[in-house]
Amino acid sequence: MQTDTMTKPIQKRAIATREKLLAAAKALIEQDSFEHLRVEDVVGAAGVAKGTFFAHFKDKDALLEQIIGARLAGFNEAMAQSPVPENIAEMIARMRPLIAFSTSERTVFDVMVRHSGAAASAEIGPIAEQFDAQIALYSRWAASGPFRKDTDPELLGEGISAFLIQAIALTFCALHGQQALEVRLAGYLTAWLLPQS
Amino acid sequence: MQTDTMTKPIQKRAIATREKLLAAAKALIEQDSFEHLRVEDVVGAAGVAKGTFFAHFKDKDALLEQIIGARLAGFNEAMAQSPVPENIAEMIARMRPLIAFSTSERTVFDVMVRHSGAAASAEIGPIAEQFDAQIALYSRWAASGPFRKDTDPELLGEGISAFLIQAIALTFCALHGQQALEVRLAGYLTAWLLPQS
DNA sequence: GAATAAAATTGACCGCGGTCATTTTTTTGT
DNA sequence: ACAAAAAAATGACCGCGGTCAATTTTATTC
Repeated sequence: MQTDTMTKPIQKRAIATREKLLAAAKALIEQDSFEHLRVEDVVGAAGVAKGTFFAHFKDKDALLEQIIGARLAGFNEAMAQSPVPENIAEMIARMRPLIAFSTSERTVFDVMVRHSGAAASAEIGPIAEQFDAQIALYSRWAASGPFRKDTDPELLGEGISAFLIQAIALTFCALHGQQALEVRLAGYLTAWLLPQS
Repeated sequence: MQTDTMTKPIQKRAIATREKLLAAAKALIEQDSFEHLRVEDVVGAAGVAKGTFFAHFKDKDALLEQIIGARLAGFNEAMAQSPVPENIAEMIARMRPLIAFSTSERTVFDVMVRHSGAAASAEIGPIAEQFDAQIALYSRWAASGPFRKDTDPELLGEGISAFLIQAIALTFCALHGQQALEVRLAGYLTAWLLPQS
């Protein structure tokens, strides 16, 4: 029928509008929070009609996915550029910004888990993409350093991700704070990554 | 001020209404699905006004939490009564009904993760309660059988839970089916529970 | 058993996400 | 340069979760 790149012509006006919506949303989130973000406020700040929003984003979640995915990409890049951790404490130190963001708001974490698995192979979302990138990075970390060598690094990477999510999820339990999170995560990763004694 | 049991008198009419709401909701879910459940349909089937619903349940999620929590309790009981698994294949076989339910609908899984961490220690919800019970059960499983002895069983139990959630989450990725889930979970649990070779 | 207080129920109403037929703007063909 | 087609934007409208002042039912007191 048609090639991939010519499926639908897009006018520059449209991408400008999309940028306005994203910028307005980011500003509102910075002023207040993800939780209190309203589509009506976004379109108001962007100076467009409500219907326009949904011509650019399938739903409100799709907007949040873009914004949160971009943030995750930033953390991933920083982690990828910092030196490979030589022990578990260093590993957790590298993750600290990511953890801080993930625990900053319940809404953020909810959106993240909701989109962590890809919807489909062809149409993989930005958050799922960053989760994949994270696992690849963790796999590289696990493959070097003083960690166990009896298991496929890819599998170890997936495990690190699973434990990170588990530790974060328990944070939203009123009892456990950020301090407890790192201690807990250290316990998981020690048992998961270190050779058995 | 007052004892725990006398904080507020409850009439039997009220608990009857609550039962009607729960029964109506369960029937509607059985006929259709969790996803399509509407509060208006529930109150219609129960023969009460909309406001009554929210006098009995904080929000729609609270109703789902009750129903899903009860289902989880059933699975937990069955698992607790069946013999302790002697290897990972048996362990996964024990989990099969729980897995089937958790993957039956996206909505079910979403509600589960959303409530898996307790909201507060005093006011622990039914789903969080069942997660705790599950982890306790997994800990007992991990403590016996051919599994690693170098790590606190409680920690191993938490890990089993984390891997189960991770495996289920990846199921909702279009590519991976139920078959792939069990294979994936077996890989996680082998690396997590077995002594390193 | 009438009066009073408390508990339970009611339904009109609101907030907000999402839809869609219609209108406005841009591109394309000749 | 004009007309026809495609793309983008519009805003009235809907669905559904959730609220609350008002009403009805039940328990209590004399």
